[in-house]
Amino acid sequence: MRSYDEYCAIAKSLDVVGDRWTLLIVRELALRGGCRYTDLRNGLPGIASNLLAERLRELEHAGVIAREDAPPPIATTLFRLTARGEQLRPVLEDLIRWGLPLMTEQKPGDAVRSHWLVWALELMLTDRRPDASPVTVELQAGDEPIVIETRDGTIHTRLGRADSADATLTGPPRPILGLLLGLIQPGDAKANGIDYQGDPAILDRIGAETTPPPS
Amino acid sequence: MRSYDEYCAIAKSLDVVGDRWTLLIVRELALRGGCRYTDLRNGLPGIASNLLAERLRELEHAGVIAREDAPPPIATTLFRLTARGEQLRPVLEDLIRWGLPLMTEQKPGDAVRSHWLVWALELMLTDRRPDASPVTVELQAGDEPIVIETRDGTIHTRLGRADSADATLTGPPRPILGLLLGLIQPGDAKANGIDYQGDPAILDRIGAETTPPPS
DNA sequence: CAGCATCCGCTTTGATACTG
DNA sequence: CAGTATCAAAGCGGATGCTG
Repeated sequence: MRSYDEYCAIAKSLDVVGDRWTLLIVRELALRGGCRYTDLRNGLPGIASNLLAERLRELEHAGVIAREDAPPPIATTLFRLTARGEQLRPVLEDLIRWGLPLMTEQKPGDAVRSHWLVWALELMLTDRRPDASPVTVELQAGDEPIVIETRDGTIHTRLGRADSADATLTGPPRPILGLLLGLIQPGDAKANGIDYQGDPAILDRIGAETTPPPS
Repeated sequence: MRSYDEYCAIAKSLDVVGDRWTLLIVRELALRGGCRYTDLRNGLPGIASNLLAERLRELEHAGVIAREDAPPPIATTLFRLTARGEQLRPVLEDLIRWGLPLMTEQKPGDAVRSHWLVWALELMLTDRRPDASPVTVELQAGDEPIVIETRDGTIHTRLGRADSADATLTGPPRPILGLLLGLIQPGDAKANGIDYQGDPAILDRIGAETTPPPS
């Protein structure tokens, strides 16, 4: 990107991460840890190969990411956030919070990756009964299953399957998010294509921290 | 900007504010409140006129800003952040924090506006002796004077002049910032073109919250 | 003067194909 | 797997002109 040529901290930041695709590359590395070129490509549907290569070069030069030769049995290059790159997490978290109300619209062509939803769910959900015994919910909403767990009264989310889920939600991502956010009533869940297995009371316990305004 | 077409809160946010210049327009409105087209133009040196008009249209359509007809004696249009736009402040604050270490380099062609520095100073400075009587420092560093004041143990900054400053710093922006951040020793201030009037002990009292790593 | 719209050359991006 | 190469299309920057 061409520099803004301003002596301003915001402009200087955007000189580094303001390019198209750049923050989404940081997102991928923040969510998934070390990634191969191919992993990044899969997590950034639509990016041109030359652009990905160029952005990675620029980010490395700026000290945001580092290249790393994986240990012998793997024999590939891994891209990883540096300490400086990790410090971009607050920016990404604020963008998630700001973007959540926009998740009520899902365009037909929108790509879906479960790992994009994991961070958002952890930021927005809260355990309304922190002293009760922990619960586990499994979501089947994207390309991979997601687990929501309560631990010490706080919510933790991760990709993967649960050993024993207290509830399982299966369906398209948008209604599932709407149900968890309280925008869809549990009674309307089935009408929105959601299959619910388990104790319905869990939905009351795990809910949105602050109900987002209806746009 | 072309949509990323991803069902991801970060991508949805960037679909709205990821365009070139867009976040800097929000910065101007966040820092200065209601602005005329001409004010925005002055605060965004280098932006093409058609781009500013186009971005303003997009931001209005996205509900981030609103147009407002100023009261009769002024007879002009004011652009203002909506409540939704105000919620972008955390994003801008994180970008300021992340970009601060980059302020150690000031390219020769970099434009300087005092109001860009005001927010950064408020975020990074702290009053190390909150119980002592309040102090006022005036900076003559950019196109407008800046006032730094302690109030109830917290730092407040604003554009303007102080009625009675306990100290006044005059000089180029970068060394002044370096002095306040502790990257330049008070003894080296004069060698960096800084003129200091007042009690030098104030520099010990008002300092950087966390010393940024030397790049 | 404030608030744009138009035109044009240049740069960046997107889509695809190809390579060590 | 991890990129380069190529080229058309879109976006941007700078200048200028128009309208209330």
